[in-house]
Amino acid sequence: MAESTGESDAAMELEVWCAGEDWCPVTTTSSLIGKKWHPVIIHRLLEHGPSGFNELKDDVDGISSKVLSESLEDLGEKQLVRRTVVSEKPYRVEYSLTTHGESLEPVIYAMRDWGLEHLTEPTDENDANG
Amino acid sequence: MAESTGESDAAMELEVWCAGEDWCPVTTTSSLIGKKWHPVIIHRLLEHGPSGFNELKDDVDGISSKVLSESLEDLGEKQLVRRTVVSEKPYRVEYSLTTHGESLEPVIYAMRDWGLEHLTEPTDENDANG
DNA sequence: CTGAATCCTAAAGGATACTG
DNA sequence: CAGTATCCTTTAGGATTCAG
Repeated sequence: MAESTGESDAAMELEVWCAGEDWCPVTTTSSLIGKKWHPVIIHRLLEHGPSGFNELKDDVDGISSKVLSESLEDLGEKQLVRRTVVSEKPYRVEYSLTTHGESLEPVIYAMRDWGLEHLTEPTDENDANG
Repeated sequence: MAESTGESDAAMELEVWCAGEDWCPVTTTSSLIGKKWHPVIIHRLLEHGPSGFNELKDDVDGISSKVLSESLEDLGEKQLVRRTVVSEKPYRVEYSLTTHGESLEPVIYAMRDWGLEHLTEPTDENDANG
């Protein structure tokens, strides 16, 4: 517990992975954020700032607590998200982006912008296919 | 066969998905390209232009033919990649980005740039933790 | 060359219930 | 509020083989 209290995230090296021999920044970046919920979680933390667990769960519509918990743990290991206990009684926790996490802003916003430009929001009126 | 010859990809709507009620461009974008190999494949097609199957397989270091084949099929269904038979004898195929696929350039390059800036290429010399 | 078929394992994700 | 634990299903991914 209290695994986050001592880190200086800005200076830490991130874990990297790459298939094969060639080092590839695209591959490694996508190995960090290429999970189903990671981009959304980061996006919500970018938009709403530090959030509690259920607050985040509410923002990330559709995620289960188990998956959110695992995702946050993974993002924590990758040093993109920090967990802080802000109050013991009542027990309150805050998730926020590390410096590395914040630096993903251009990536996340590029995804958002692309989505806004190229994807059409499905509407109830046009889901009938005729 | 020749399933690609009639499409006008620029005008087509892309399939979208979003968990829960809220429409979210980040979620849907990541549902399109948030597979392990999709960003790399798109990146290679951006960099090298139209490529044959094995050419691409060679560029995407570490991928198996099965996974590459499935990824390309998926990217094709999502209308990001186009498949063209350029020669019947000898049999030659070319994969290239559709207009939608090309439009992902900012996203892919954002990922690449982030990787270049924030990830350190692992070297054989420094893997000892001293 | 292009890629489909098969088999297999590991990982991701979801529903639900329960705990401090 | 903030999660864990359990169970289960689906999917992704990898190795290998085979075929047009």
